[in-house]
Amino acid sequence: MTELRALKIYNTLSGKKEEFHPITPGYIGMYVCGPTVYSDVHLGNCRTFCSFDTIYRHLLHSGYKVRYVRNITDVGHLTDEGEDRMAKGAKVAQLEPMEVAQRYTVGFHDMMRIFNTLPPSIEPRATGHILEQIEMVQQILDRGLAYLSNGSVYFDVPKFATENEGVYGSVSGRILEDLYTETRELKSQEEKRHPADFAIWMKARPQDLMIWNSPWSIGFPGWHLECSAMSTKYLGKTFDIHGGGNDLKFPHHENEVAQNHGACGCKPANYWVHTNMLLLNGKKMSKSDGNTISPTELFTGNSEHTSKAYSPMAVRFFMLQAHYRSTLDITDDGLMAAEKGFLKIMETNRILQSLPVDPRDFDGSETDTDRSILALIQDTFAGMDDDFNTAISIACLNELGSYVHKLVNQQLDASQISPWVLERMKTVFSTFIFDIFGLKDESDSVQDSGTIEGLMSLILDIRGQARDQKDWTTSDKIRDTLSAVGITLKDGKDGVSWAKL
RNA sequence: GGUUUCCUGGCCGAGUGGUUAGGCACAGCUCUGCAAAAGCUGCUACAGCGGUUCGAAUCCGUUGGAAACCUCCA
Repeated sequence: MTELRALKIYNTLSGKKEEFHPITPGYIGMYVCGPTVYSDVHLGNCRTFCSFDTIYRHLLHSGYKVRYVRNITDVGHLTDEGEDRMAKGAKVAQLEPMEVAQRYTVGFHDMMRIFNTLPPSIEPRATGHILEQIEMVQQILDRGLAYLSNGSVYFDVPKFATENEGVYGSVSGRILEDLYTETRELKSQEEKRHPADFAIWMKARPQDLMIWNSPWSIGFPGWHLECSAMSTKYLGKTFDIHGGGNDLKFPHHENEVAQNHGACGCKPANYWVHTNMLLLNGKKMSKSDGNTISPTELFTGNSEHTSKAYSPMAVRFFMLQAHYRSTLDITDDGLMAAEKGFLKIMETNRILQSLPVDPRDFDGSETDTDRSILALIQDTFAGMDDDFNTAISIACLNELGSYVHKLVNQQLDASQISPWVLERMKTVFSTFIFDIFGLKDESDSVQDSGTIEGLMSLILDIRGQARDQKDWTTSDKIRDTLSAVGITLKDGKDGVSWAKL
């Protein structure tokens, strides 16, 4: 195993960046709350999962063996009307609940693939773990931290808070006393002893479709329970990292901690990582209030919010330019700038990878330029090691890129960069762009196409002849026409190159 | 109402008690048949007001503005 660098992670529990120490050296268990599959994913969901994908990739690249668990919520999520979301979707579409879940699960996976995220190690479904959840309810009951009320089982928050001082509220910072002031009328309020209590098993009503038998009633598990049960099953009672969007801090994550404590007597995760929201028009993007833009609308340009289409990787790069803990406001200008930045860094990488490396003279001696480059490389890693600061690492790559361009333009003598340093630059560049940031070269499919390569070489040959004869009319016509179909020509010192934008 | 966070140059966005973030845009120059690309240079900011400090955009207080959570949400 490679030597592990020091890694800092911002832990919601402490409100600080902490040095990361896994429970088992070299191994990491990470659980991330996945989507509820009752409609198409929106961009906000994508940002969270792209953020955790980058985190996952960086942990992997740092040499850890990571078990990354991300669930699919396909039951138990209540709407405002107290109706199960799967069942609601089903009634509208005249489909079986599991058919709805299946359809949107497939859609979700497609989108994750488009964003080039790595699949998690395990992707458990809530409906596949009903037994585990019933078992956990029983454990909590056995410890006297839940009570039965009219066939439903409620978690006794005040009792738990009293017996485990400082635990309830450790994620969200919420104080139990504040929860008394809640005035909201809930359907099942009268069944609860305290407003902060929450259902871990719900007795079914006649309209509920997704129901299971249990020792207490025919019903279904509470929403918060699935994550507790599945994280325990696959990662153990206490694991390393628990992640999710920061809108899940309360009540979801707070209650999750309570349930795990209630069932096992210990905390579920050492580090809680929360990603911030994607904003549209300065407001949180949200399905329920309609303030959304779908990934597809973005990719096709078919949206009132954008002036053009943006490729998936341009969007991913846009996200990478901001820190995962900051809100990110999606704007046309921002996307446009990101798109250009993305194309430029990919182009820089292509140039860098094509630079010849002198195979001799790998003696390890350093020039001043070498030292500057090596320091930059170190900063690039340091950025990601400091709470996954993608923005810093990108800035460093851009600075490294400047050396590449100077070299190509012969503003920097090739002898100033030792072969082994150039080799290292190549590795670092592609490692970050492809392996850690999860970007891919979207022009690859075009560049690699033999047909187009052949055509282009013919066209450039003809244009070259025209230029030799100073026939600028023909030369410019070719360039302009190609430009119109999205191919840009560059007349460099060493011949003509082209790129599809 | 309660809890928390944020306010950076034309735009997007990092960051730290004293030193250039980076990208995009813009202007000039170099290169070029002209462009493009690339390089160089310029534009150099930290909401307002107080305080702590030798020194604060960075710490504290306060005013103003925004957001998130408190209810399903990534």
